[in-house]
Amino acid sequence: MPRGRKPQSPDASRRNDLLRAAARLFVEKGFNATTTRDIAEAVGMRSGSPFYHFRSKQELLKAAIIGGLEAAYERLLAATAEVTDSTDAEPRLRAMIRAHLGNLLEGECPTPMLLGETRALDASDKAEIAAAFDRYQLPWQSVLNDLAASGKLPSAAPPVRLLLFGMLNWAPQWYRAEGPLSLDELTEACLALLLGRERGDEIRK
Amino acid sequence: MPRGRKPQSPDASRRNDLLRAAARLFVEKGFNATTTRDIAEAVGMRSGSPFYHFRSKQELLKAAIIGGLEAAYERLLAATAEVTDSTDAEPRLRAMIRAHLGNLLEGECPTPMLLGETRALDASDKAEIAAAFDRYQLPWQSVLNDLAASGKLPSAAPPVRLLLFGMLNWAPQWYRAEGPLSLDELTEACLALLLGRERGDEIRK
DNA sequence: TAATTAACCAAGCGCTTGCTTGCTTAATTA
DNA sequence: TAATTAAGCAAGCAAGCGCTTGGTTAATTA
Repeated sequence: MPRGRKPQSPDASRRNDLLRAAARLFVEKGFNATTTRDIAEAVGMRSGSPFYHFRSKQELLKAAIIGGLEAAYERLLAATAEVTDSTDAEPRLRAMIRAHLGNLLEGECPTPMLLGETRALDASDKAEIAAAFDRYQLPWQSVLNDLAASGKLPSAAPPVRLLLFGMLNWAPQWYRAEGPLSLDELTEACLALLLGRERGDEIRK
Repeated sequence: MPRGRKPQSPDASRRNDLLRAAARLFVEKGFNATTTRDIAEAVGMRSGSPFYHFRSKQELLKAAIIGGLEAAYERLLAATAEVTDSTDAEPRLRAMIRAHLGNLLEGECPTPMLLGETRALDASDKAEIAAAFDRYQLPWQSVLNDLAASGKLPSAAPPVRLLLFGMLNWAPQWYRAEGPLSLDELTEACLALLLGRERGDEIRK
């Protein structure tokens, strides 16, 4: 257990350790039910040491949410970049849904689940997080617009995007990885519901 | 402020006062962020008095959730009972969605928002609540089955119901009563998304 | 009228919480 | 080699927490 400085300031790895552990615990037990001692213990520190890296527990939450949203955003862009057919918006939406569900349910990045915990933060922090989340929503509105323009979606009004996010973000409440439904199948179920297409057998589980 | 017994045991009104106040505060600030002193003060009691009516804070949460689910269930049934056309499942679904959104967003009964707080309860309490919630879901699965049978819905597999609940239960995260969207319009937007129908102008907000 | 009881209040106990303070150690720099 | 600094530890403080205990009061019952 080296105690001095190892990296002069390369990646601030212990700080990131704290962020990852805090995000995991916050998702698992909620913000208020997670103690700073829990977080410290999760990375092998003593109870007061996290406050060397973060001024307060709230700052830890804020940093975890914003960092997580940025990571999720980049995964989203990476997933759409792999879609070759840019003339059709449907495969792009499929890739985005799949990436989002992956972030939520299998990745290390279930940050949208923490959006409800912003209650614990003050107004300015909330605003900062809302801005980051707005940015995350832009590509979604864009793909919905394309789908509506090509007639595959009856409407791309804002409630559609918000209802879609509801479908997806509520999934952690009920989805179990051990269950009969794979994430690919769930993705297809969402698409079928949105685009009103028949997709019978594969989601009859 | 009478201190003795007033009603011999008619409705246990102070107990209900506590339940209502607790439910409201739990929804507002979350279970852990709500102190038993908050609840006591909300009904004009001193800090220790709620424990005359409830053995623990957890018991308060459990009773609030189960009571709320039962109230929501009866409102759901009452709303469907008013639908005269029983040959078509679509108006029934519309009434259910409207009633559910009313419970969530305008009523005194936003209990589904508390389902996430069951983390704070032990396994047996969780199971009891899950049973009450299962019962709430039965009419939904039934109406979805009818819609699928009449060809209005491509599939009524379980994920469809869960995705629908996600759409609805996520709404408290973003819906504002002061906003441009009425609950009736939101209901139509949900229906349009589910049934894939064109419903252009009215939800373009 | 006397005994009982439902429904509280006043006070506080033991514990946990977020956070602070002062010190220590190992790596870096001069 | 000497000074500096990043990164932590050990200890603990003040506030707040859920909950208990013993008494009090007004309505009910016998």
